[in-house]
Amino acid sequence: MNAAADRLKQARDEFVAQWGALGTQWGINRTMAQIHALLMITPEPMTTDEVMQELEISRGNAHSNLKELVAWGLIRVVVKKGERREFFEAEKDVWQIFIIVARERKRREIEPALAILHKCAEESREIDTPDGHAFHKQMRQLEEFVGFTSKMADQISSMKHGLALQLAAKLLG
Amino acid sequence: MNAAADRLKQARDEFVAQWGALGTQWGINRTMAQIHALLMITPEPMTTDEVMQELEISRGNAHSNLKELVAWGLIRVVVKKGERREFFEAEKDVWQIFIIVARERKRREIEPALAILHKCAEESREIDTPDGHAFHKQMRQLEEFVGFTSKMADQISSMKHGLALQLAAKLLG
DNA sequence: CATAATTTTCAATAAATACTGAAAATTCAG
DNA sequence: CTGAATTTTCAGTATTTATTGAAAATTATG
Repeated sequence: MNAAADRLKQARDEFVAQWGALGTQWGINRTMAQIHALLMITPEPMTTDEVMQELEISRGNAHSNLKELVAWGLIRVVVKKGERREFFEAEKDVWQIFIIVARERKRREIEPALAILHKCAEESREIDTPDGHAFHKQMRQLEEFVGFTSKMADQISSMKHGLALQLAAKLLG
Repeated sequence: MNAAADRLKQARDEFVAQWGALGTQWGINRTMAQIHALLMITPEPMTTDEVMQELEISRGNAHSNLKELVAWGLIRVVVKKGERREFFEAEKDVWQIFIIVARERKRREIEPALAILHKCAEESREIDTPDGHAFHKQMRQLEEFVGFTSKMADQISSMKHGLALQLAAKLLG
């Protein structure tokens, strides 16, 4: 009987493929999302070669995306004794994954926006015309709001899963 | 004296250019982000030709990105009496902008993920092997968490600015 | 209606991004 | 040290995404 094994393989393959397709929407490349998906559903750490084989991708591609995922903190390198090769395993805790993604997005999307808004608000501070005032005000409003969002993200990211859950329950209740 | 006007022009141009560069990170194209930035800081509604001229882009490009922004709800068409051309103006309220972006992201990023997770969880429900159980559990956990996030996003999006502010204050306090 | 203004479409092209594969560099074991 | 295993780099290529510009379609005006 290998019906069960076959069905499982099919379900796993589908998850990896679809998650990869989604990655595009998320602003990360397909391969990175696929590798992440693959490692999330693989109990044992995998080698670069295993990843290459499973996803049918080149060594260079596997390598660079594995490194990128390590840089994000979504996967880690595992060294096995008696093994020279590096193994990779995914962070599997959903709250942890959420925090990592939230932090990275904040760093890449919110912080640069805040910097621009702050600079433009500063540069227009003393332009003493009606248009100048309007522009300055608009920049200030945006800066204030984005700064607020940034602080919120930090706050939530620093929560323990349980605490976040409590807050959420209250919000949804 | 036009020093003030010059400084303002420079600040505005910088904002548009930088916001456009940021757009790339946000998963929207540069032009769309630039047009949005331009309209956010322009008090009077603008025509397609004015946008083309200001950003030095083609008609086709201006047209399709204006339509896309209208579809998002970030800008609206304004008709002026005695004018045949369409004018466009941006939503300027920051909370409103936030909600629109949040909704769109939920629709494009969270909902498809949820659908995949649900499907994979279903398909693995009855695979009666240890590996099958592990996969199913992983899918269930992810589905639950993403579903949760989805509900939270709805909840926050439906809040009035003031209420959201209160919540945030409590969180940050 | 005719026609001029305006909007919309879309094939061709350009630009940005991702991937391959092989060579170079590094690491480790004997 | 030597050489095999492994990791890293990167020039070339492929793929995807964005933009142009001109033609077609639509819409308002006299």
